[in-house]
Amino acid sequence: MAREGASYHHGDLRAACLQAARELLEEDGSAALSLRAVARRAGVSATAPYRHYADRDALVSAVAAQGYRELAEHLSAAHPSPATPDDLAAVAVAYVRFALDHPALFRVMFAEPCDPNNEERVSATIAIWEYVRAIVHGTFPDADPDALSTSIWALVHGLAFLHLDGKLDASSPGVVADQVGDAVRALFAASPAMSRTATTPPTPES
Amino acid sequence: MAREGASYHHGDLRAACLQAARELLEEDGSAALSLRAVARRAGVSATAPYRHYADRDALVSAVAAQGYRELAEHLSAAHPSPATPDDLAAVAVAYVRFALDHPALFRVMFAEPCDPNNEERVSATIAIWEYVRAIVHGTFPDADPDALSTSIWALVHGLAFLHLDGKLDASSPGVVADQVGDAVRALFAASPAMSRTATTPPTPES
DNA sequence: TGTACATCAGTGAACGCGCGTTCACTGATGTAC
DNA sequence: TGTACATCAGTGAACGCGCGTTCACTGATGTAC
Repeated sequence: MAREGASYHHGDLRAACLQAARELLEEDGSAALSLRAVARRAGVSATAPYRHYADRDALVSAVAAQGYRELAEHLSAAHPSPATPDDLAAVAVAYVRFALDHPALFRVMFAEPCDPNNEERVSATIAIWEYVRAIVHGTFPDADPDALSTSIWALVHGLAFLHLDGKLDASSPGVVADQVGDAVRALFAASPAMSRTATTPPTPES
Repeated sequence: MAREGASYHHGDLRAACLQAARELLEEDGSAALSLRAVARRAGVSATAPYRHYADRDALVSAVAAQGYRELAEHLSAAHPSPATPDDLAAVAVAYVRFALDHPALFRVMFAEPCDPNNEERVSATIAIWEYVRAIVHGTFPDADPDALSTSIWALVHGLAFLHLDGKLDASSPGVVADQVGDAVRALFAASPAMSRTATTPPTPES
């Protein structure tokens, strides 16, 4: 067992619980996360986690917060500093990929009724939002950053969930990447219009 | 008690369970739906529902399927036959409104790992998808209906979830409607491009 | 119309389960002198 | 360096809970003659 940063008996049970929770989520995404299962997986008595987490909710929030941080890293890895619509599309694809690669974690992050007061969780969410806003603004400096960020985040988030729920074809990474890329690029094609006060959509009469 | 279509003892326990489940979801969205709680609410013994549902999963699927049908009705009500981008935007707003008005039901419909083999559930999902596709095609006959439908559904679905999770300002119906309307209209502004084989997004150099 | 029977919706006791959480404890680690 | 003590991470028994599901049953409803 790694002993880096070991403190008392276990070494670092706080981190070990997080790790165990993650493993359980990766293995059986359909089961709810239970404190006892996490303790069992960490090789520790059922009550040991209470030394590090006030209750089950605190553990779940910590898992979610870690998920947000990893998602942020994953997006950065897809493109360190997006500057073109294609760069942004790559980041969008990475977002959906993350959801499909960690479906149970993603559900914990977004689909569970959450404790809105958990600081770690809230700040991790805000960080993601700021990040999206920043790269959108960097790519489309003339657009209203809030409006465009909202649209792109929602679009990508929706694609992630619909793929996750089997409502769209997610049979291969390539198919998913194409769908996401197309949808995002279509949205960007309209982005300059978002900086104007009145949007006049073309009305194709058939 | 209504007696329409009454069969044996209870009258129509199948429907009463559905009704009870719905009430529980509206009252406490954070708790998981349990068969026993549904039976209790329906005023019937814990095992009575087994006469009408094979197991808990069957009940949950039935609830989800009913949700899909109600969502479809709600969308139709927002605009019976959308023909312009603004009409479509109104339908989009109705979608998000439905999610916010029935958060727990919406989560059961979309955010729970679901049984992909439940026929009622699957066909209700397909019906929604066909509906979206049809109204999109009716409004934008020149666009690729699959691509545009996917984008709009994802965008709207994402907006619904982000609002539901408190990631966007959902403080008043008006604010939500504006956000949704703006995002959707922005997407539509680009829609004719989707029928072309190659999309060349404008690249604003700052 | 009246009786005998079959059907089957709903009952209630019981099962075994895993859960979150409490509590008094034990024993390893760290600290003061 | 060695001993005495304080700290506190982890233990294990115990609690009460609600859950899904089974089973043999009962009793109301519907049907055949």
